[in-house]
Amino acid sequence: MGKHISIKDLAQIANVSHSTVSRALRNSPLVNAETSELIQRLANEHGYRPSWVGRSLVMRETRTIGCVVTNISDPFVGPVVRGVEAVANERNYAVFLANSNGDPYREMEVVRSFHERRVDGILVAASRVGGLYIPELAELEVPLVLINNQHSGEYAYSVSIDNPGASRDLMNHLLSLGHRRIAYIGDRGGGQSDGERRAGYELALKEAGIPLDRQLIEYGDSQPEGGCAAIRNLLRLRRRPTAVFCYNDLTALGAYAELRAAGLSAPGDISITGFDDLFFAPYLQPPLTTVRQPMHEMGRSAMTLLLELLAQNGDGAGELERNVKMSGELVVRKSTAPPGGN
Amino acid sequence: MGKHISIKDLAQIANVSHSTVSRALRNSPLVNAETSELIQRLANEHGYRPSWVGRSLVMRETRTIGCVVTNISDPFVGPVVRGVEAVANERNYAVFLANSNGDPYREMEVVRSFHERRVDGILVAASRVGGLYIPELAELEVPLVLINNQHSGEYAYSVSIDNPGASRDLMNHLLSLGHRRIAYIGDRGGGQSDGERRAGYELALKEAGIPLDRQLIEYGDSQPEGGCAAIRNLLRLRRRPTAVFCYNDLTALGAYAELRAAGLSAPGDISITGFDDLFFAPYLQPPLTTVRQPMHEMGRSAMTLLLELLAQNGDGAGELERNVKMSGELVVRKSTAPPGGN
DNA sequence: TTTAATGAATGAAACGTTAAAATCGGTTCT
DNA sequence: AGAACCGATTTTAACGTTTCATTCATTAAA
Repeated sequence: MGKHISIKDLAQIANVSHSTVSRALRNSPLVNAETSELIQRLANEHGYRPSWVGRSLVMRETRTIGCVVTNISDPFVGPVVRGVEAVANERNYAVFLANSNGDPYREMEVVRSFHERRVDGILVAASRVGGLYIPELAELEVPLVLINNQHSGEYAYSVSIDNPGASRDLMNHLLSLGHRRIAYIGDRGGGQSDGERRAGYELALKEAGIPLDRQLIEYGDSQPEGGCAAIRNLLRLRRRPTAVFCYNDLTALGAYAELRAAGLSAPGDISITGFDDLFFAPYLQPPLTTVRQPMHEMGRSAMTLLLELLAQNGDGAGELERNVKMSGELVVRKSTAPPGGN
Repeated sequence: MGKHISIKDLAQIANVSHSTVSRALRNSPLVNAETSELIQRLANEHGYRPSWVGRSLVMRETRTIGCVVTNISDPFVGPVVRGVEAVANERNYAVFLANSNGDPYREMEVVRSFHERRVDGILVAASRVGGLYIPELAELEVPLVLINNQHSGEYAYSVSIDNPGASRDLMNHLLSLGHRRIAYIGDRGGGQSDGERRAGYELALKEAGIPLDRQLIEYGDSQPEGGCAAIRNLLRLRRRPTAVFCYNDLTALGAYAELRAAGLSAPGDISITGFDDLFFAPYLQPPLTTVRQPMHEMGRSAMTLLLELLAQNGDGAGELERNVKMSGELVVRKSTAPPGGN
């Protein structure tokens, strides 16, 4: 902020009061047509741009929202934020972005910083905030929407994917191919998504009458690295799994590499599935069978929900859907095949 | 923005004037220790958070910067923004993020919107702004740093990668392996990076005494799709290239897939190189030889440069490096080998 | 002619903050 | 006794807006 021309400067130039300028610029009918035109022309000539900081103070809204993500360089997060930004932009909201790096403490710091900036609303992707922070969040009185929140809880609005359903679809696909020894590689970082996906995995096994084998459950870190390490353990088993359900595509990416390193390949030796359908999934060798998450759409929905929350402001009884569930779509590619198909 | 407790409310509660509160909160020595303590306690109890919008107005700085990117879901962009945000955060700046979608008009719209928000500085990644907008940018008087700007020009500060150098390193690697028919798949979207990489390609050929073969130059869109289409053309050639220099890793990703579709593989039939060293490069089959761009570091540098610009504010003659060049690092993996090595 | 109503513009207050200037009772110096 | 200074605080103004209340001509109605 430096030298910007203000409404008062314009007023002086046009020889009217600053309130007349204010009205003229917003096309108020309370100002004479000619005067209005003159002022508008002057404003253009001098490159006047209204200051949102001045405006915010009196209007009591900043037309700004804050968006907290774990890590913007995560290929899952990018598209979500893009969806958020798209809607925000359509409605003339500006978006503050901050990374929490998966640290709940940092996450709250960011939220506090957004609060100081007086954002109109806050969006949190993959929130780690546990019960600890809920009281503080509540007293903030800022509309809050969680995207794929990692702790279930009814204290806020949320948009998330139907993990149990998608998980079951994936398992049914594997089971119908004839797999009986199916492993699960989860995300150590935990969170709700892992819990739900694993629950779906276990439920599907149960329904198929297959006893749960503890040895077939490994944990990674939702990054390729973790996938490598996890599948390495699985390959050491005397009775190897014939299929591996990976927590997400990144885990699967690591699994792919490790599989090759062991001289094996998918789906011939082992079927592999991912979750997310990140951009690279169709280009892998073999193209990855996975569950498509409508990431962009999730971002859009979350922002739309937030806007609705903003609109119904004090009116309270708007009756908005508190927990929007979106469904994932099973995308069958070439990384899954009947067992022993080599 | 709704019901927030203000400095005046606190003043009333503590029975002092609002300016005393203001001072107390900033630990000014001009206020009595006990009073100060009392006020701080009260502030905490009531969850007081200073308003940056009020503060900005009088301080004439918002401690906010705007960051324009082409597309936040691009895996190259994420890490850059992450670097930006990391530094911003360390210094207590908040970051506005917006996507330009590669549209120069939209890019200027975003810049204007940032200007209305009175950001202290602006960062633009992969800027498309041509000569058309320079005058407007200049009169904005907001410090501006470009990251990998697509049009050369001296009107602003910039941080970018040493494309010619990296390009040459890559070519020398290929040449030293014995390749003589090397193709180039560029980025149709053009821009400076493509120009520089291609120039490096041509120069290396020239230095090696290899005549340029027009047929070996194809263009994609910097996405996997484009890589597919481009390499398809190359594979149709009666005399195929023995190596392909792809504009970036995404292009190489597409090339990989198409190569396999044709029943060929790298590096046996054709060596493939990428550029960027995106997260998936080491996990591909074969692991991709590429040039590592220090994306995170570029983001950090750009933000640091912007902060320096902000610090020297009016003082003018600070003599800062206007165009920071960072060098890429050749990362040799398994996608390159001597020709005919199959 | 006085009173009302209308159109167009101005003045003032408010939003939350900082900071310069002013106040004020109490020393201390000269 | 008066000036000068002290620490602690208050008053006031400013930042860029919006908006409510006011003013001031004109014109229309009584």
